[in-house]
Amino acid sequence: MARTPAAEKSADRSTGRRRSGRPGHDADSVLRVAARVFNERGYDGTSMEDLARALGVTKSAIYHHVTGKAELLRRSLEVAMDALFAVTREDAATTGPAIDRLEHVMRGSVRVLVEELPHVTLLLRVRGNTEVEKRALERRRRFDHLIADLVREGVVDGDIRSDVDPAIASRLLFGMVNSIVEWYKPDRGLGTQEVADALAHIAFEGMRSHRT
Amino acid sequence: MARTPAAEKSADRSTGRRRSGRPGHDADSVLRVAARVFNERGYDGTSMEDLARALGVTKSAIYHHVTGKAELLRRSLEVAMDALFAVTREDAATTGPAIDRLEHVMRGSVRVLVEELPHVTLLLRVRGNTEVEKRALERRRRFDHLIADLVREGVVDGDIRSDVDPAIASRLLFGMVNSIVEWYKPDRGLGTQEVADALAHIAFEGMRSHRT
DNA sequence: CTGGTGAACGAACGATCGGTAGGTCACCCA
DNA sequence: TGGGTGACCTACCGATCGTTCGTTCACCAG
Repeated sequence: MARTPAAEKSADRSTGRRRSGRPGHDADSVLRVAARVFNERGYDGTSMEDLARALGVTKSAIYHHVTGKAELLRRSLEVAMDALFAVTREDAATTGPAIDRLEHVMRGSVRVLVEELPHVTLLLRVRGNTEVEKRALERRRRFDHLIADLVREGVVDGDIRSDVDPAIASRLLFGMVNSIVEWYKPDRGLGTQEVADALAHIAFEGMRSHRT
Repeated sequence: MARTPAAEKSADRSTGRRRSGRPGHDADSVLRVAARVFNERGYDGTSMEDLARALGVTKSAIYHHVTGKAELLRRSLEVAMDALFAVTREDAATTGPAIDRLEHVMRGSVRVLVEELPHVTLLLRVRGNTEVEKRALERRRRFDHLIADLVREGVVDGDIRSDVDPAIASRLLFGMVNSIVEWYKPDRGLGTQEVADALAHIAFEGMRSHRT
C-alpha cells in the first residue's frame, strides 16, 4: 500500500502558521476530500481505500484523524445543516412579511448550497439507514416545516396565491432549490446571484411571459 | 439460510394463466421488489442478502431469475427511461406551440414518475460509476437537452419570458418535477392530476398572487 | 542533536460482499 | 403416476469491506 505522488495535499490553514509535527493532512482536509469523494461515488459506494487513494495516504492513516467512516458523514451533514439553519436565524428571515422572509430563506439557501456544495449535496442524498443519517433527516424535516409555515403565512397575508396547496407548493419550491446541486459547477462563471435571481423569478412570477 | 414466512410473494401475472413448475417469483416480481429495496437502502447499500430477505428466498435463488445485481439495476433504469421517452414521442409533445409541448412533457413526466415511482427514483439517484449507470446518464442527458430546446423555442415564440437563461430555467423546471420522488406517497390520496396542476401553476404563473 | 509531536506505515482481523455449483422440491399435464 | 419444468436450497468461493495494531517517519522547539 504505497503512497502515490498524484495526491491532494492539505493546503495550509487560513492562518499561515505552520504546525509542529510531520506535515500532512489534518481532520479538516480529510473531511473536505471525503465529502467530495462521497459525492462522486456515493457514501456506500466509497470504500476507505477509495478515500485513502484520494488523500494520497494509506487507509489506516485516516483513522488517525477520525474515528471512522460514519464520523466523516456525520461531520459533513452537520456542516450543511448548521449553515442552512443559520440562514433561518438571520434578521431578514424573522422579520417582515412572510413572502419576503420566504424569498430571503430561498436566496440564502442557494448561497449556502453553493458555498458548501459538497456537504449540502451529501445531505440531500441521505436516505436514513444509519443512526447518523436519521438524525440528519430529523433536522431536515424541521427545516422543511419552517418553509411550509412561511408559505402558509404568505397565503394568509394574501401575497401568495391560494389556489395551490401550501404543503405541495413548499415542497416543489425547495425541490427546485435543492436540484441546483445536481448541475451547479462552481468553476463555470455562473454566480450565486444569477442562480438565485432566476430561481426567484420563476418561483414567484412564473415562466410565462405576459405580453402588454 | 431459511425462508421466512413474512415475505412478499409474486402476484399472478395480469393474465390469470397459471404457469407450470414450482410457484414462486419470476423475473418481473424480483425486479419490482429489487427496485423498492434499492430505493430504501440505496443501490450500493443493498446487499443480495437484503434482497433475498425481502423476497423471502435465499440469495442464490435470485440468480435463477437474473444474472446479477447489475442486471437488476439496468432493467430498472430501462423501464424508467423508456417510459419518459415515450412521453416525448406522444402527439401533444411533437406538435403545437413549444410552450404547450413543454407543459405536456412536464405533465407526462409527473404521470410517469408516479406510475413508475421506484424505477424513476432509482434513475434520478444514479451517479455514473458503473457502465450501466453511465449508459442511463447518457440517455438522461438526451432527455434534458430536449427540454432545454423546448424552453428556448418558447422564448423565441414569445411565450416564455426572456429574462431568465433558458438553460437555467429548464434545469430548475425539471429539478422541480424530479423532486416529486422525494416526497410523493402513492397511498396518500394525492393524485397525479393535483400534483401536475400545482406544478404547472407554479412553473408558468408563479406563486405570487396579483391582486385586482 | 535530542525529545515531543503529529502523521503515516505495513500487516493483519473478522465480517460481509457478489457470485457459483449441484442437488432438491413442488407444481401441471399427459 | 411419472416426466418436464421452474423455483429454490445448502454449502462454499475469492475478494473486499471497515477497522485495529504496533511501529516508523518527518518536522519543530529547546
